[in-house]
Amino acid sequence: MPKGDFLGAFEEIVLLALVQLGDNAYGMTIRREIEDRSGRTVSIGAVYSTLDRLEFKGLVSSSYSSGSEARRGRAKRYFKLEPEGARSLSRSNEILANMWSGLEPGPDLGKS
Amino acid sequence: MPKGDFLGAFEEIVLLALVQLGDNAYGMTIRREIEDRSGRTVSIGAVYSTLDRLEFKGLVSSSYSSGSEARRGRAKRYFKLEPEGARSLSRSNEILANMWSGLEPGPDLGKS
DNA sequence: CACGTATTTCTACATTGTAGAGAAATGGAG
DNA sequence: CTCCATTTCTCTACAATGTAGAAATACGTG
Repeated sequence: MPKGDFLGAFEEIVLLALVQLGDNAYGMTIRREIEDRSGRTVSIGAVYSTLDRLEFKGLVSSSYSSGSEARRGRAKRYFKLEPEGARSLSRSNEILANMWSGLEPGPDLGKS
Repeated sequence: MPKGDFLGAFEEIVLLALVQLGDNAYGMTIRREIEDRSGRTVSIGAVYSTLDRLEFKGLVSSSYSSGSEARRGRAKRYFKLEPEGARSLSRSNEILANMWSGLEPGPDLGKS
């Protein structure tokens, strides 16, 4: 059996937020997307260190906005899902599905 | 927004293996269940330390087999999902569903 | 050039993930 | 009773991921 590293729980969430945002994915929007969908607060630092690690592992890539955006503030750093990242997501999803297989997701688990 | 700690990726997997096994869930079978369903190897140490932590957090409970089992070896330590654990699982599942919402799980993600 | 604003970077620490060697408990053999 | 094979659990140690927040950076405006 392969070693096949899982994604961490938060890594998966960040990756998915990124996909949802399409080409408007950068630190701030990713943070907000996660907060909206998960219903919990997330610090900006948590988001970036996770993104950095994902980039290091080749699951995402990033580039700074070059275009002429007439606005204040520092340049945005856009993130993009790499093929390897998409594979990780599918695999993760599949494993979870296998683990859940045959169970009801409701609050009535563990009825032996 | 609440702080609402997520389950770790492996914690969730262990919890689910436990549910799948019903009342035959102890270290060795849990390990095997995970290997079978996830397709990767898992060390026995990984399983136990995760179970210990889950027990400490009140998501599972454990007890040693008392019954008269005519067999060799040390007593088995059975694990059981606690209500709190079931809640964690549901919540985890729900968050993931929210994050995936609207996306195709296939290998054709990130097509912006 | 001083200022407010939007966003990122950096640092530090807590929690979770992971492995494997070794200890413990128990029935069977002699 | 003592030794042995077997089964399962315990312990220790370290790597990877999760998490927060303060500080730094860059830009347009007045």
